[in-house]
Amino acid sequence: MLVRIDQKSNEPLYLQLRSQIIASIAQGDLEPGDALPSVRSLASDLGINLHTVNKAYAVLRDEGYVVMRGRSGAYVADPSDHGEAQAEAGLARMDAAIRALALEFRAHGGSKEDFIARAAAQADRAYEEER
Amino acid sequence: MLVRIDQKSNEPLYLQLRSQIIASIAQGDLEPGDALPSVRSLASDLGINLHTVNKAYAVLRDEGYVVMRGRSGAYVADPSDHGEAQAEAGLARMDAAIRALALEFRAHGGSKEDFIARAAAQADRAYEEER
DNA sequence: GTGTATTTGTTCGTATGTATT
DNA sequence: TAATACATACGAACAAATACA
Repeated sequence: MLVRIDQKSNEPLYLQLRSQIIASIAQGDLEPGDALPSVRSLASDLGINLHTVNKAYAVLRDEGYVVMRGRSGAYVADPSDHGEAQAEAGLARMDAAIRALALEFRAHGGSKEDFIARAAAQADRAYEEER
Repeated sequence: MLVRIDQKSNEPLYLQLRSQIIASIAQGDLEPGDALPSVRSLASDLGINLHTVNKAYAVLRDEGYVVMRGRSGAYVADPSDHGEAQAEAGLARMDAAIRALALEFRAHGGSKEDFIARAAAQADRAYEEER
């Protein structure tokens, strides 16, 4: 699993880790059923504390991306297993985030068409297979 | 200026305030040159501490949305006055945020077309005049 | 089977920074 | 400025599980 974190970023480490794992799932680098590394091994690889990895796993579990099987470890969840309420909450959260970004873009003087084009361009990048 | 904040949200108050002021600028409720309320009056209106409002204003100043004129108060900046480097940094930040959202959407099993449609729908809402 | 060593996630405590009053 | 509450990140120790001679 390809993960790199920036110690001197303002974004919390566990959220960086969360985003990277979600990206790995999105791009097919991690598939449903795959086992995630143990918190200790991943923490060691990244040079961070095991609690930070554990917290990232916990939020991914809360969001339905992974399932924890006790000491057996964490596994990538099947998208069809994402709870209904969970999925809706996630979509609502994403909608709000996109709308906030669009408002920022407009406040900067950008046009609606430019924003949509920009979003489409980033979607293209997000939906590439590998890099 | 129409601003409402949610005391029991997990999002920090000063960031909520920042988003709402950006939204007001985006929707034309606040225009370049307009004076923002004093930190004291706005804090009083919202029932929060003046330091919290002051922090929101400071962030908006750092991002180029408003200019502070000492004791005269805070004023909405002209978009054309946004520094070049500042504007580019903002766009880069927004691109990264949109790409991260697209990756989340993909990890949930959503298609690229659906994501773009969703982004366009939120852009429509962000570019409405008033509500 | 038994005993030991290793690996695992969890619990508790601590230090530091941030948000808010 | 000072005080508070909370969030973030780390370290040490624990108990269940696994591996293996």
